Amino acid sequence: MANTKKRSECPISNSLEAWGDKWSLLIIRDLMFNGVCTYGDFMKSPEKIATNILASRLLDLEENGIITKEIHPENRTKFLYKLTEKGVNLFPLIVEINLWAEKYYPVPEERKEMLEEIHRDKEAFIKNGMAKLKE
Amino acid sequence: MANTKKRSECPISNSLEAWGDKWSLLIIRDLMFNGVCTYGDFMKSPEKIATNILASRLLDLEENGIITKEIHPENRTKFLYKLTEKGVNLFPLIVEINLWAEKYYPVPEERKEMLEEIHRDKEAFIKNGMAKLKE
DNA sequence: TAAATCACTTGTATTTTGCAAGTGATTTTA
DNA sequence: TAAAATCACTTGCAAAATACAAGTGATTTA
Repeated sequence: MANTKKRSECPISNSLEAWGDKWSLLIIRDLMFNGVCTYGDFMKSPEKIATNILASRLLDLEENGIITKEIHPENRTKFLYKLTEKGVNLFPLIVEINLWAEKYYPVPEERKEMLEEIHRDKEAFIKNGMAKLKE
Repeated sequence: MANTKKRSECPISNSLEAWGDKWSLLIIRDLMFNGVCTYGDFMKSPEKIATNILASRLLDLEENGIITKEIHPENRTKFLYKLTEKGVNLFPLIVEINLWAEKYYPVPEERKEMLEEIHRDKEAFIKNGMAKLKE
């Protein structure tokens, strides 16, 4: 994925080359909404990503400037993955996915409050959410 | 892709099962912005999708209720693919992809006007764009 | 009636994914 | 201080998905 050359000049196509596969977007979701930021935590997500795929996707996302990897301040055997600004800028997109999904799939209990908040004031939710991630 | 079972209850994961692969989103892009609606037209897109993959993705999207297939009114050898309401509702999402991409990739000449329009009044652009597609 | 158009399908090689079992660096436990 | 545990991966292999090239069969135009 990381070494695929541009298929076209289309902005959508180029974006999809960077993060447009299932696993990448689930990793981004975990970083954005679930406070997940270590390899072991990603592995615990319910979708059960394979270890080699996770390693490969983390590397791709890092090479594409969407996440960074640094040593965990509390445990030198762990690494801390974080969204870059480029990654955080995907926030509005992920919000739209949630809004679309709300129409066609049951909303799990733990996401209901978030969706209510979005409906109350989408702009504010996005602004605050992104600000928090950029801290 | 069509026959994959739910990996989890997550709205994002479920959405990605329906349209979250590169080719599906490029097909949706063509239907939304490029006035492309026949098999032969999809084949002409610059990303060069393979014929069997195109056939398989069109079927998946149809099974997922995102597009419909009908006989072309002017030529009975052709079929006309259209976005359903469910498909049209992906419009805001695709707009966000364009906005993100604008930050990180060069914008092709033919997309510049659209982006200007979005920046002038995003809500209006989305509302009008969706209304046109639902006609 | 023959050639062209259109939307696919089929066959096969290549690539990617998924699964299970390591590995090696640190870190805690005995 | 040696042994076990934790953590982030890598490796090997089978299965699935993709890419490419070459059909096929139903209309439709010449």
